[in-house]
Amino acid sequence: MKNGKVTMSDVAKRAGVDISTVSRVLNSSFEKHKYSDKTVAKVRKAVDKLGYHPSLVARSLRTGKTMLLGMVMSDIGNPFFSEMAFHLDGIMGEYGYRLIVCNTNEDPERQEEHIVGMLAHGVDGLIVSPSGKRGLDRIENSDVPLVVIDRPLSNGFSFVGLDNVLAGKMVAQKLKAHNYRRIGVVMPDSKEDLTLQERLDGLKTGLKDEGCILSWKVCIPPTAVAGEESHRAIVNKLKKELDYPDAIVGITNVCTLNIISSLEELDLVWGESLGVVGIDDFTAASIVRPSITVVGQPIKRIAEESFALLLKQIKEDKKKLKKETVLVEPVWHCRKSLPVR
Amino acid sequence: MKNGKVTMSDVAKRAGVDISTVSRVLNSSFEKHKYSDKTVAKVRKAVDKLGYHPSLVARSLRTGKTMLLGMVMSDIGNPFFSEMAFHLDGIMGEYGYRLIVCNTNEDPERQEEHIVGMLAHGVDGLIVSPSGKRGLDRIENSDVPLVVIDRPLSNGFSFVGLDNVLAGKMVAQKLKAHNYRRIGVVMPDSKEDLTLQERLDGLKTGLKDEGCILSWKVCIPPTAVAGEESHRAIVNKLKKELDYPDAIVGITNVCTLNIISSLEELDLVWGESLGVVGIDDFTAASIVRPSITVVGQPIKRIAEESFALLLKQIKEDKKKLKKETVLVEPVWHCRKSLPVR
DNA sequence: AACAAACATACAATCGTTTGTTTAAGAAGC
DNA sequence: GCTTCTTAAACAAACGATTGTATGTTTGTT
Repeated sequence: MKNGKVTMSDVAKRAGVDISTVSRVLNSSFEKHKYSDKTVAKVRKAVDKLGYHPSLVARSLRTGKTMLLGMVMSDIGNPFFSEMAFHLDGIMGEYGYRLIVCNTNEDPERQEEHIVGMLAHGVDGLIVSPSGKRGLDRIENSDVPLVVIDRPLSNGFSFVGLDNVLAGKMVAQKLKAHNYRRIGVVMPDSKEDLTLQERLDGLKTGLKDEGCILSWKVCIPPTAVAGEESHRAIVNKLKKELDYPDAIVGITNVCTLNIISSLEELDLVWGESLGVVGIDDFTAASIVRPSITVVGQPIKRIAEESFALLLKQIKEDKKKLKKETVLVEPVWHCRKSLPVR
Repeated sequence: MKNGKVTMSDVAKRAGVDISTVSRVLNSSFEKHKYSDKTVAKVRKAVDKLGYHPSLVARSLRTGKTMLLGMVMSDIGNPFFSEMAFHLDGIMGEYGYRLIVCNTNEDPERQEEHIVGMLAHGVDGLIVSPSGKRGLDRIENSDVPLVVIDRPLSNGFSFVGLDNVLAGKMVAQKLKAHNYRRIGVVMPDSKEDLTLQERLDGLKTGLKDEGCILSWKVCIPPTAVAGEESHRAIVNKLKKELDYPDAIVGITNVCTLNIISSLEELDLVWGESLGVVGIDDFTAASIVRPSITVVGQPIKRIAEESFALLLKQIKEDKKKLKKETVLVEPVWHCRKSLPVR
């Protein structure tokens, strides 16, 4: 009561009842314990008068549930993740959960630290977009539910993410439909990230099915941001080619970004002399002129599915539930860079 | 021990010492209590063997500190806020604090709900970018430290944000320095937001001091996104003017965005036929061609100052500390839209 | 050898809830 | 009128840590 904090026993005292009575009235747990209307009223009044709010810390200690869900993300600055956080916050709020976030900045060590920290804080579940495997085992050993997003891990954690093979295929189909035949592709040079391979595989088989030709492929450094070196590689490739392809595909948003800055340098206007299409959306895509057509991730759905998986694990309690993988369908953002020819 | 959770008393049991011994060894609180090396070693070993991590929930209950800091933001999708979260997460992490975020989506009701929720969760401090005043009084009544960011509130909360008058002045000075004389300005039509008035005032006095002329002013609807109506207003204004101004100033990023889409429609190339400069940075500014010169907010500094203020309040405990206002200096992002003429 | 001072550790209360188990009345049955 | 149910409310034990105080051992001093 002093120090600004009103506790349950203050309420009990003022209402002239026992603290357990207050608790049960407030939680409406009347199954085994009925209370007279008079008592209930007394309690309610005392609560209002004192402006009582239960301490979630104490409740958590007693119940073992904190109603906190943790999100460990690899790059909080990336719009994909902030949008993800936006949707998650909205959805889980309806269920009374609150979101704790942290940012690993792609650093596996920080990832582990953060995971340990979140577990110590007693989160009821974790959503992780992993930068490597470090720390994930900690979650597995605890029995805190976990859903991995964005990048699948070879270990069998529950996962929600894009159907990358399908994304590649969709690009191939769209290219064909819009009458592009000779296709160039730019992709990051990373063996580890199977996501990329899947996209490429989908694209390749798709192109073959559609009777298109993969004219060339350029690999660029697997950095998170567009860079001079990548840029150079693409320009060189284009200069060396005798004739340009009909269209260029960016396997990731960074690739696509590099493509457009290269074309700018060569004074080629995408959407006119040649088409450009990317996998994964990015802010600039709708801003540059002409705007860039991409297949993107349905972020809201990913958020919904992740939360649903998490909630199921929380409710069914044990992680005896077998791990589930949810692949979501990519969505087209049709803009100006891939007109019908 | 069962149920996967290892508690302090498990450690004590295994080490054959009292639980208080474990606590003090782990917290290195040796001022009043010295322990033999042997005991310390025993404890450490037991901790390692069992993989013990203290329950922050229990600790919070006992100590009254959760080591959680809450950030209530008006729009998590806005890069300003996600960058803010990024820096905050980084800084406070070094001090052992963890970040809880929530998103009000500019809805005062959700703001109040979230504030109540965060207080119930026992956060040690709050950083709020307010959408109205609702709920702020709750914080004031509790004795949880509060720092308001982004938009100052007439109530005297501690505040960190941009020096808007200075921002206006800086724009005026730059315009003069680059030889622009006749200036048009676009600003949102909102009486409430004093931020905007300050910017305009700074600009006006600055222009006067520099001997420039405020040629015209257009007010657009105060929406959060660029829109058709705003766009139209600007186009009309420009068409009606007999001769164009030397440069146009966007008072907010949304204004600037509207300016460039209007100019696009009129087939005017900014940075050539006329200059464009904005207050507040935005993603597109560096992406459109020519890129847009703006004075922006030093987000990292805002994060640092907010945390510093919060920490000071937390340490000096009482909110008896008088409220402080920190105005940070805007920073130039000089790009291509305002070349020297 | 006696006595205090310093050291090493244990005991026990507490933080604010939830929740299983009593207790104290009234009401009902005979 | 006495036992037996209900019903309404109180009692008390957790949850897992921190921390003030008490206790039992050494060590040092004379």
